[in-house]
Amino acid sequence: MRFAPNPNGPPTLGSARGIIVNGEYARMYEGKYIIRFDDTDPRTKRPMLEAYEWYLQDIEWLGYKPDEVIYASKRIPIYYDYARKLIEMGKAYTCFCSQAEFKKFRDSGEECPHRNISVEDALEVWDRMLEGDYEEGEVVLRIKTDMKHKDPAIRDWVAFRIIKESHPLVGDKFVVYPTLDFESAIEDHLLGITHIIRGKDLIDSERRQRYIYEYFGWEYPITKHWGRVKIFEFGKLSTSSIRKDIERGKYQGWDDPRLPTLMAFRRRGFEPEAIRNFFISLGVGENDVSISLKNLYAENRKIVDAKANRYFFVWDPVKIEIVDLPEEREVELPLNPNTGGKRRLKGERVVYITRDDFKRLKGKVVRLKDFCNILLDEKAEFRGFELGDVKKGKNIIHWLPESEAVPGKVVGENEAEGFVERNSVRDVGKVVQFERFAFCRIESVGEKLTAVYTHP
RNA sequence: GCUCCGGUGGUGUAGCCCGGCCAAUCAUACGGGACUCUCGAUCCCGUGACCCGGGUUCAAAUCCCGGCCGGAGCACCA
Repeated sequence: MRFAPNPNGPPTLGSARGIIVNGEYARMYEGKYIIRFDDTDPRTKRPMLEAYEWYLQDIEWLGYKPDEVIYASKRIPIYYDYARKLIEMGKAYTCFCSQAEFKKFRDSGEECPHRNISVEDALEVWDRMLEGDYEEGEVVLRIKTDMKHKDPAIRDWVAFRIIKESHPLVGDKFVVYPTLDFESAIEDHLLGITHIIRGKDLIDSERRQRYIYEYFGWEYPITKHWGRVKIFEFGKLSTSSIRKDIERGKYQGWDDPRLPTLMAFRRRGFEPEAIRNFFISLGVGENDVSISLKNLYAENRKIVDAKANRYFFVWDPVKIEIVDLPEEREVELPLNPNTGGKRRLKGERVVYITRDDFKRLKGKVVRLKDFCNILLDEKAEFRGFELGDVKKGKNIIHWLPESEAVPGKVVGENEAEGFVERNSVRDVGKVVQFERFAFCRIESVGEKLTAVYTHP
């Protein structure tokens, strides 16, 4: 199995599908798993130097260990050799048609005048191409298929073109670059790929590449194509549009928690296991799916709910004073209902609660969870330490003592600012549940604690 | 327009190849109840689907034909 991305941006949730599905099959059948960077276009889909490493990191994060990592751009001479063989076999030719000119031939099903040049002439042109004697767009190498093929998309396709632009990885070493279809056709055979699973946008690739396989007498891998995935929560986000928005300052960077990049999900504290389960449940059907992130959230919640510690986070805080509190006492609360751990808070006279609760319950008797009952107002009246009947009204709210409230904020899909419980600073880097708010990953503690919103 | 592919509850998905065991699986969502000194967690219960029309057959989600709808490709992008 293989996963073959072009590292022209950071891996996204979409990339995860390719990583996971191929990785899982390789694991299931104890096959090899190869990562191949299809980075053969230094211009239109220009690779990002950092992205190579990003892919490798995220693949590892998702739980897969590639048996091999291949960089197509470093293996271009190999493709030249096969191109030469095809020319010698009369199965490829150098073509001087412009794109528009060739389109006419393709549409009408006629052969272009260059198609039948002699092998010797084609080889000479090819060598001069490699030497850099031609300009961009002047000449390309085409694979002979069938100009009468009922699908025009298959007719004599381009295998190599001239691009005079420095490549991020290999610099100015080459001026002639293979197209994806050619590079991938050769590599899949060389690497011994037996099964290809990828998006259906590449379905025509197979039909084109089969000609090469036939000419060389190779066996084409078994293929499977999945449909498009649309995630409700993310509109049409292309790498290039995100890049622009980052430059404009709309997003902080590639790991901005609002983005569908894997680094963003990692930053939000998602479990790789959840992402894996999410894509496995999607299957490899050929129909298009549009699915909500809620499904991913549900997967993640299953894992994270059991281990996340609980803390109070009072967003949009209101300060209240329990004027007649008979005594300040330390209270014990569950840290994690599953492990039975405990945490402590000081039950004191001055506490914070969220404005929503204040407005909603003002004038009523409410329970400060695990602490005491009060008649809610800015100057609240004490109504007892025992839970009693308040339970039935379900007016149990969270709170924070003034002395243990540290300023904090949550960023990401939902943003909020207020005070967080001091106890939570020990969970930096971990996902916690802010009670009655959401799961968040505590990212940093400084003057202010910053947490990234994970999901409800 | 040409070539190809697909259409199962709100959303995904299993079943379709090799017709009957499918009054259709599982998950999620939604509704109700229980539990809990948080909850969107947990536990029960429930709602809810084979695109339409023909045909073949004792029997069709499954096979055939037509229609409708959706998608992909038709680049010197990947």
